[in-house]
Amino acid sequence: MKRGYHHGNLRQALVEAALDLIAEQGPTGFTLSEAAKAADVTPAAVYRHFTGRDDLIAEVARQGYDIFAALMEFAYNNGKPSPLAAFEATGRAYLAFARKYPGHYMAMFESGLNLQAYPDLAMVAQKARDVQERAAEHLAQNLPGTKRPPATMVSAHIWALSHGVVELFARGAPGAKSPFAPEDLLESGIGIYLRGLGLLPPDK
Amino acid sequence: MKRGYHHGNLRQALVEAALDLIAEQGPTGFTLSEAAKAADVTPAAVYRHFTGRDDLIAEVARQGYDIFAALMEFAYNNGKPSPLAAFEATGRAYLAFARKYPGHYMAMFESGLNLQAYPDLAMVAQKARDVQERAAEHLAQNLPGTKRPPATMVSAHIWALSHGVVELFARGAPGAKSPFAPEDLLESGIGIYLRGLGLLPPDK
DNA sequence: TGTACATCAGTGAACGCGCGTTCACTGATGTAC
DNA sequence: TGTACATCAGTGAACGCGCGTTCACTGATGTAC
Repeated sequence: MKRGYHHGNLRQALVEAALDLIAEQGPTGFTLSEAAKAADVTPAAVYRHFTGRDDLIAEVARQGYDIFAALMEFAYNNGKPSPLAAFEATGRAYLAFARKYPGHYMAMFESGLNLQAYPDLAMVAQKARDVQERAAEHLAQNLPGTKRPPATMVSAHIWALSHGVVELFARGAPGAKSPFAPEDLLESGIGIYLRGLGLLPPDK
Repeated sequence: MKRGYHHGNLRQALVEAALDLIAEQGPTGFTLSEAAKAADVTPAAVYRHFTGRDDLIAEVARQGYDIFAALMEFAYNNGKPSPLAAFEATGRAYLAFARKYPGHYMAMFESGLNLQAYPDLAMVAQKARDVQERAAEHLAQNLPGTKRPPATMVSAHIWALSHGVVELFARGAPGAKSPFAPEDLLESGIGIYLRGLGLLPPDK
């Protein structure tokens, strides 16, 4: 691939190089120098587009949250065809996102970067979370008031389960081999959970 | 604190220094040099007791798995007073361990070290996992055969939920503030899940 | 009890390395006239 | 259309730093006689 003195779209090229590196070596193994090299550019050139290493990672995470929020929104599909189906879809979307965008996922959840330090990042992260909370809210309305847990709690449960499945079973993780596919594990786990909420027939 | 030319118990002192550092800065932020310094010793001295940096982290993880397995065993308490109570106790034990031994926990689950490369480590890790699987097995016997999910699956669900709660809500994690205490989140999540399995009264 | 000696835990200096970041610069691009 | 010039993206050399690891060494300890 040829190019002249000017790159054309170095900023995005660096983001994509970072994505590959993060997916391969984790967010802490990622180095600015390697990203520059992968983009066929001097390390110093990075500073024309980012204030430094952390800023580059933050941009990766930002793009990740954007995609994630859109995916969740799409999965939720305004609660169609049913609140239950829509909610289940958001759970699946979480895992699908982690699978399809490992670099983004790791930058978002495993880079340890401080969300408070990047206000715009915190905002778009919140946006993604809101979708699932809305789905849980919608779902909870089907429950009799007396045994209705708060929607934020339901959302947190599903989020935690999804995240746990990803970290433990959808990676080359801590020898955590399991005889089940992560997708099946999550699907069945959510199923049992929803039955516990009284949203699915108790026997099946 | 005085000491002569010989330290006395440098090996364990290094492990404990590593624990503190890992708890503070994460397993990737941990450096051999800092651990040596914290133990009041030259970096080179470390090589009298460990083959290198990774070996030191592995030892930390090993001790962690030992404690973890013992804690799970204690929580399980041979299925007393009831399989259900014992199972719930293992779930709580997971979170309690993560809280009380953050350095160990991080070395075990967030250091990215390859379990295959340390066979003894893989063994003790498996031992810890076995306890929870046994608890799930014991529990599953109370279920009618037709709707009984495999014990390994139940165990995986609970493990994933616990791990997710720890990572997302029991750390200074990704801005993941939640209005619920991690302990409550896990407790209620497991409760709903067990109800879904038909092991708790459907309404309560 | 005293001396010689083997053992080995810890020293200190050195190494090569890749990192993030800075700086004065150069050369391509696009705009004004 | 052609020339002068401002802009600014990317260069290349250099920096200081801390890292993991090695090596020949030194000095404390414990054992044999």
